[in-house]
Amino acid sequence: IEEFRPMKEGEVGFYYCGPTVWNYGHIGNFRSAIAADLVRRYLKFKGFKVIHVMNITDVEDRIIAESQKAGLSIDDYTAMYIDALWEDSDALGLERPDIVPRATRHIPEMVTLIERLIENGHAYRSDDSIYYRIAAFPEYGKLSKINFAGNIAGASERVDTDKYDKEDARDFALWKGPATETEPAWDTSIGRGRPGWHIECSAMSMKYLGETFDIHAGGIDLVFPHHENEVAQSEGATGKQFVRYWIHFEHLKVDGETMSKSKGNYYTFRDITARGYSPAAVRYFLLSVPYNKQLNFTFDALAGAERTVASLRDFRARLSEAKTEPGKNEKLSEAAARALQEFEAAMDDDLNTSIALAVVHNLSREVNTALARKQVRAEDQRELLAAIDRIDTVLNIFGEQQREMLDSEIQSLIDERQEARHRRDFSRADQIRDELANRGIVLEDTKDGVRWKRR
RNA sequence: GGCGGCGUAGCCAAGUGGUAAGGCAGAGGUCUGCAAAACCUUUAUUCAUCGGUUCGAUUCCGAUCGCCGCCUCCA
Repeated sequence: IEEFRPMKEGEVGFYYCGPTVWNYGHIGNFRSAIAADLVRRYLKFKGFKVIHVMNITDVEDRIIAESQKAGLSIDDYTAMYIDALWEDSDALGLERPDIVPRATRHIPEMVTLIERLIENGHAYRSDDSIYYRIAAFPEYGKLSKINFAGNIAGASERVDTDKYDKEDARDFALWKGPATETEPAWDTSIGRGRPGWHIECSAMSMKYLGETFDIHAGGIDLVFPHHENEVAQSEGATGKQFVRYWIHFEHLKVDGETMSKSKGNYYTFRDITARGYSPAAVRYFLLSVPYNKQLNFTFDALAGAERTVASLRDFRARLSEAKTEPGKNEKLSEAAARALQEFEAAMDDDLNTSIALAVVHNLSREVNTALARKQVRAEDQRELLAAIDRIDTVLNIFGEQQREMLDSEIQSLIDERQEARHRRDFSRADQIRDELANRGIVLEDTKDGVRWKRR
C-alpha cells in the first residue's frame, strides 16, 4: 500500500473475493471481510475514490448439494444466507461494497469470456465441459510461485486424472456440463451447464473494473488455485495484465489449530454472539493483529477485547461529554495531531493495525489523564474528537454514540437513587443500584451526576 | 515430496542489527459513603533450542524441535 499508485489518478478499483453462500459466515470469513473493509476504508482515508466490488458465489457443489437436501431452489436456498451475510456484516461495522455481483446473474459474461478463450486457443472442449489449456499459458504459476516440475511428483497421486478427460492434469474446468438432470444448468451458446468457480471472478471483476484493475484481495488459501487461475483466464483472454496489486489475508486459527468442524472448534459469527460477545469486540479482536499474520482466536482473548472496546467507547463518551472551559492546551492539540500522524504511519506500513491500535490506546491514556486533571479545554476537546473520529473512519471501533432514551420507569429509579444519596440513605441507594444491575443497567457516579450503560 | 508462514511475559500479540509497542489479566496506590469508572506505579536481564556471522542478534545465516497454511472449488 505504501507505494501504491492507482491506474487512474485518485481512483481505485478494488475486488474482493467474497463468500460462497452455503452456510452462515464463520469468524475466519469475517476476518477476511474485515480486512477487505479495512483496505477500502483506508484507501478512502487517503483520499482515493474506491470502487469496491465483492462477488457472491451462489452456485457451486456444496450449494447444489445442500439446497437439494433442503428441497429448495438454489436461489431460495442462497437467499437465506445472503440475508444473514448482510446482517452479520452490518453488525460488524462493514461498509457495504459498491457492487455485489452474483455468479448466477452473470452467466452471459462468463460465456463470452469462455468463447474468447476457445477462439484464441486457451481453452478446449472435452465431452460436455470446457477446460482451460494451461499449456497455452506459459506464465502459469507466476502468482503462487508454484514450481510444477518439482510439485507434480508428490501431488499427482491425489489428482484424479481418470475422472475427466483433460489434456493435462493441471487443466481446470471453465464450464461444467450437467452431470445429472436435477443439477442447475443454463442453456447457452457454449452448451448446457454451469460455470466453474474461477471464471466467475474473472468475468465479474473485469466487467465492473475493466480488463486491468488495481487491487484484488482474498484469503491466502485462494492464491492457488483460484487466483492463479483467474490470472490465466483473464490474461489468456485479453493479453493484458489482469491485476496490479494482490492482497492476501492470512487465516485465523482457533486455540492454535486450524478451525474445522471435525475438531469442534468451528465458530460462525452467530455462534460467538450467541455466547454473549458483542460484534464490536469481535471486530476489535479481528483487527488486533495485522492482516498478513495468522491470528489465534481464543475466548480469553475475545473477552479481553470486550473490555478493551468498552473502555475505548467510555473514553470517547467521557471526552465528548466533558464540560470544558474555553481555550486551548497546546500539549493536547499536539497529541491529537501526533496521534493522527502516527496512525497514518502505522497504516502506511502495510496496514499494521496492531500499531494503529496502540496509537489509539496511547492517545486515550494521555487524554484520560488530562480529563481527570481537568486540563482539557474546549478547543482541545474539539480537535481530539475530530482526530479520533477521523481515525475511526478507518477502524470503526468507537461505534456510533447513540444517546439511547431510557424508559421512564428506569429513569425514575435513577432519580430516586440520586435523592437517596443526597439524603445519605446509602442502603436505599445501593438497593436501587442492584435492582438496575439486574435489569442490565450499570451506573457510574461522576462529579456532575450519574452515567449509565447497558450490559 | 514442492512452496510459504510462525514460535516474544499468565493470555492475545507488535517490533527492530544496538539493547523488548499495545491490550487483557495480576499487584500496590489515588479518588469514592461503598462501588464502578478513571488515573498513577508495577509485571520478560529476555524474545523455542543449539551453533555461526558481528564490536553487538530477539532481529542476519545454519541446524534442531514444535505449530500452521497452500499444493484437493476452505477466507
